[in-house]
Amino acid sequence: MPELPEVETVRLGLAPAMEGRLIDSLELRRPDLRFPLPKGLAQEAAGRRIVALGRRAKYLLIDLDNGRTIISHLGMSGSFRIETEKEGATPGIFHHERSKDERHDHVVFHLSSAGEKLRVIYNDPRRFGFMDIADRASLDEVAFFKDMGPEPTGNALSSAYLATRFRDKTQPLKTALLDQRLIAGLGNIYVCEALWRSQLSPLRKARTLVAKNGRALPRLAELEEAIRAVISDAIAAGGSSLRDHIRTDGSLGYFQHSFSVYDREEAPCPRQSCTGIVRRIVQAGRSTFYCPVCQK
DNA sequence: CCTTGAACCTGGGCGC
DNA sequence: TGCGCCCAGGTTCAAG
Repeated sequence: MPELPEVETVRLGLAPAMEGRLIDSLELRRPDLRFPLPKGLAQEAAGRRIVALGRRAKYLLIDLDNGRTIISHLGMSGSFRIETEKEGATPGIFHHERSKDERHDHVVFHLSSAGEKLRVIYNDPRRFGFMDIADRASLDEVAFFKDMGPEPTGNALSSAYLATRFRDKTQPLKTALLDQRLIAGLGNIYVCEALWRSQLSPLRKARTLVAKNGRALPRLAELEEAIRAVISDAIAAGGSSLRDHIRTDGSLGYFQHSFSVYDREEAPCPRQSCTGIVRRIVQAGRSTFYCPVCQK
């Protein structure tokens, strides 16, 4: 479920296992994910120390001690899990539950710290994910990030900013908000949820939230607040579910969330005293869930 | 520029 | 038990 909040939760879960550790080796079990893995990635990572884990939108950033950063995107089905050496067991035997299909373990970070070894494994059945490596100092110029919009919870997102971007847009709100060049990190679920929270129809044209003089209308300010709230609530929920998930199977990337409209076709609208029924429509090839009664 | 649709992959769920 | 079909959290490219 990797939209921004899920990637942030993955980052928080991986940080204690990865930060400060030495990469003994990076094992690439196939030459490509969605794209070919960069030539020399394994050689470049081996022997480096991980200094920090970061995130930009839905991208996980693994900072190495040589000024390089491994860029990892989980696509639709990517996840990480951590395997530790079992206490008192034969060295080299790693404890984990075999809940993931190991055919799809594509990249393995072999890590160590003070003799203690562990593995961080990237699993991705659909292989829509990808990895790359770039200079940390010029990350903003790499193709992935070059035209990317602001983070949905950061200071750069404001109703004034959205007004400038929505002003001439005839696109429906749903597709506009999925555009990573406008806001980076929203995906199908949280766009549906933010529109429901702000009682805006996903079909409404983006420019109808901007006044003739180019200023944000009040409803655009409400949308901006809803986006912020939906994302920060989801990050908080991910953080609270993290402990349980690590304890059960060591995997990071999929979490239980409950949504107001997403994947709730035919359910009653959860808004107090709203009589609507959640509908599913298709916009730009993606499912949109919304309440036709309270979202206008 | 704008928009939609297909493509990339595998797996799960459902109807028959 | 199996087969065929539809669907899925993202991104990118081609075509209209």
